[in-house]
Amino acid sequence: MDEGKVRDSVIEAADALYYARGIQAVGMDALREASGVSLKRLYRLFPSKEAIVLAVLQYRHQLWTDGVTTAVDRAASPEDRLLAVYDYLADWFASDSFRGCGFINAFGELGAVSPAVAEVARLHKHSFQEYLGRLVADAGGTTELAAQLAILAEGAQTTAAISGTTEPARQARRAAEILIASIDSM
Amino acid sequence: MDEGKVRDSVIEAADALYYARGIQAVGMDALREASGVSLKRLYRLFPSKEAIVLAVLQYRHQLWTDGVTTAVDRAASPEDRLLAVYDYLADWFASDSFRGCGFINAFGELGAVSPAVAEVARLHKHSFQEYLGRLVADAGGTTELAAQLAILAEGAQTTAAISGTTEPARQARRAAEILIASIDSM
DNA sequence: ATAGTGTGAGAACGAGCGTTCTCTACGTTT
DNA sequence: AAACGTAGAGAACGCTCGTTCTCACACTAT
Repeated sequence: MDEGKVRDSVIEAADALYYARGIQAVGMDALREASGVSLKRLYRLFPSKEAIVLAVLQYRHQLWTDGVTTAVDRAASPEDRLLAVYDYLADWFASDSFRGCGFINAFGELGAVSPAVAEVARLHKHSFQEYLGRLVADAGGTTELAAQLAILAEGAQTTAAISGTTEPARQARRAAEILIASIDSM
Repeated sequence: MDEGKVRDSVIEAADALYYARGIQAVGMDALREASGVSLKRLYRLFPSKEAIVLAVLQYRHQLWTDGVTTAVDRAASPEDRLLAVYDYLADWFASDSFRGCGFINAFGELGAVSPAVAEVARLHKHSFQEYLGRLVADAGGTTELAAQLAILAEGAQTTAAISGTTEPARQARRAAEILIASIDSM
């Protein structure tokens, strides 16, 4: 089979396992069984487990970015585009595989021990903040508002993950509405 | 030496190691070396590593609760008491050992594999939300506002940890000010 | 048809984990 | 002084991890 397709299917299988159980809890043998790719081939596709972890994080970054941008692009006004982020979160939280932000989880698990993982998490969050910054600018808001909306999104993710409820998405959304509305009184 | 004191010193040593490096990255041998307590005695004090982890999380919960309440109790007005939470976060973020919320980190690392760890994290966050609920009630706010202030605090912690900056504490504080001010227009 | 190349399955390896056991040495008791 | 109980140091155990190696087998090229 085509190398690239096999590689992608390995990444998808690894992503599902790592996200569901934690990275260190999933051994290479479990990944071999889930992906149907022999250990030999796994190590021809990737030099090490850490390389797989990084590839999975890149894949997850792409999934997140695509999901958020398509949700945002369905909304018309600058304000609704900002709030669409929280609607996307609500949908995500409701999926039964939801277990928090994969980057926060990976950072908590490996950030102290793997500088590469810490850096990828940093870049992921930074890219989200930059994206929010553009949306906020379109709505006439400041960089500070963008940072605050990002903090609300982060907090909603961890709160939803740990509490096991979806409500934080809507609470964050309504908080965002208030912050956005306060643009005009500035 | 007194059993209880040894136990406490083990918990303190374990807390420092687990928080700095991650739980799974710290073996029992590293804990023996750091605490100066023999493996035999460690296993007389605790039945397993997981028991140590849970004891550490309880200890950290107490540290957090004490820190927040003393910071809050220094403030006078109900609004200032709410905002004191974010000042406490700012101080915490500035400490050079800061590496995010230990409960979020533990949840990301072990939540999927250890129901006990997941439950302790849930209880910790729930207790903070209840505490905030009481402070918000004193300020005339709703349960929803308490949840939103909690989300801001959670988001500030993860954002500060991953970005390595302290700014999220102040951004969350200013967002909290706006949300609190909007009580009056309700 | 046959020599050669590459594959997959899984055994093997060394390291490190959590946990237990051995053994030595010391303190206490009679 | 002698017998005993206890403690500490760390070796040992069984397991699992990430990674590599073996080996039988299929496919290709001449």
